[in-house]
Amino acid sequence: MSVQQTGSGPKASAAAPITARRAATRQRLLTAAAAVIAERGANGASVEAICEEAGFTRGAFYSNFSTKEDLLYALMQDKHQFLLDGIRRILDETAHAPVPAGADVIDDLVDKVLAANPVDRQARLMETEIGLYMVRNPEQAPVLQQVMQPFHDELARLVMEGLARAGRRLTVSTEDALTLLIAGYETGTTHLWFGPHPGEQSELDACRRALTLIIKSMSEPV
Amino acid sequence: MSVQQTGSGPKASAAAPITARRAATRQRLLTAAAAVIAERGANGASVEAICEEAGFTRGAFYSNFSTKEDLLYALMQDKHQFLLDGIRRILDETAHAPVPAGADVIDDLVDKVLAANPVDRQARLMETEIGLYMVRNPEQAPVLQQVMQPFHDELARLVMEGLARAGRRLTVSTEDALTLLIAGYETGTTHLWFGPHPGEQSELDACRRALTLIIKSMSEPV
DNA sequence: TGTATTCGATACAGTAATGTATCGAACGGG
DNA sequence: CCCGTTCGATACATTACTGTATCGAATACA
Repeated sequence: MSVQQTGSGPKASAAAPITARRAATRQRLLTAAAAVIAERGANGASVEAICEEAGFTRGAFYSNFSTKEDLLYALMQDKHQFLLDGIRRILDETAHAPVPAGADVIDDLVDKVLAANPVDRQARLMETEIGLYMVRNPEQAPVLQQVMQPFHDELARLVMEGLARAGRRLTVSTEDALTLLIAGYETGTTHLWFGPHPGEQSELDACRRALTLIIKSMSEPV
Repeated sequence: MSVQQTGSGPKASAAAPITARRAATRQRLLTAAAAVIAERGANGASVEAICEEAGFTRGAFYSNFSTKEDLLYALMQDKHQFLLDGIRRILDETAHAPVPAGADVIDDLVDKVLAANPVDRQARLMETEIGLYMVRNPEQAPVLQQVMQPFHDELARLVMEGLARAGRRLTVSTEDALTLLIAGYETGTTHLWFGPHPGEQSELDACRRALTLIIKSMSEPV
């Protein structure tokens, strides 16, 4: 995952020279936070517990993040970056490659994107937790907006590009399209709350099918 | 809502004679808890805060509940009871009444049930929070099971009865049917996280449409 | 290798929440 | 109206977490 980035939040403190050691510490803290948050919730995850999970003391934490919220935003950005990078890469790789015989372009792209973004119980729980945490602290709505806006914009751009690749165009507003996509993703993955299941593979298939269905029903051939 | 019940959890301590005063206190605590949990999350909702919201001190709390979990289970049961009672009542009332001219039986029932169960931001946030809280404490899975099983059973029974009323029968397993219904409900309501919206009414309509669609697609005329 | 600086550990004070033990007031039965 | 019981308030000890200030070790750079 590892997004190297100076500022931990939207506040982009561009001046800090980052050593490799610091970057590694930061990353270990982020990874640990994801685990602890999934397990205990964003509220229940104390800075203490996150540091323990990462094998540090709180000194390391406060040296890298100003507050827990700061870390949450960093986590979101990390995930967003990873997702966007994955989609971009897939679009690049398939730019001039022919679609596998007999396969639909959309199906193919959805498959690849989902494969590149492993969705597991921990990831899903963490996403929900962070979402709730944000929703619950509306005083930070502007900051959240600053984090989400670029993500939404870029995601929209990539979706459009994917559609163009498939020779399609949206029949609904871009905004609605994103809402639908995200809802589809969440619906298809929330069952993961309840842990790994015998039929898990097929349930991720359900997510895949839901997404392709949504994409096709909100667009039309050019 | 008010479900009067001796035990606060599945542990059914049948021996306590409940005074009206006690029942009222208990109810006020439950109502306050719903509000505080929606606002702060299940973890963030301290016993202290719940009591303050209810206008009591913690003395009242510990006199009525042994622990916060105890209260959470009571809250779930309360909601379940309310939902089931509502459905039962609607089925009873419409038992021999003719369906309004031009209306579908299923549409009619779904409308009535949703109308009887106001779904608002607070309710939805609280449901999510409690769900997460439960999921996160798997050591209590058996207790949760004890609470959920009767609810699922009775809900399934009522759904079957409603279907029979409409001259339909399930084409999927009962278990799958419940999963689909609950997923539909959650999908249709999770947007409420983000607060009241201009289009809120129409979005509850979306929930209604989703539910009728799901019901019809998982059953067939007899 | 020597040295300046960065980074993370440690110690400390302050705050919030928990659960228990006890007390006094409201309430119901007679 | 009175008395015994119930119920909720208060006070206390304890625990967990936070944030800051300081110190020592690891690291980069010459």
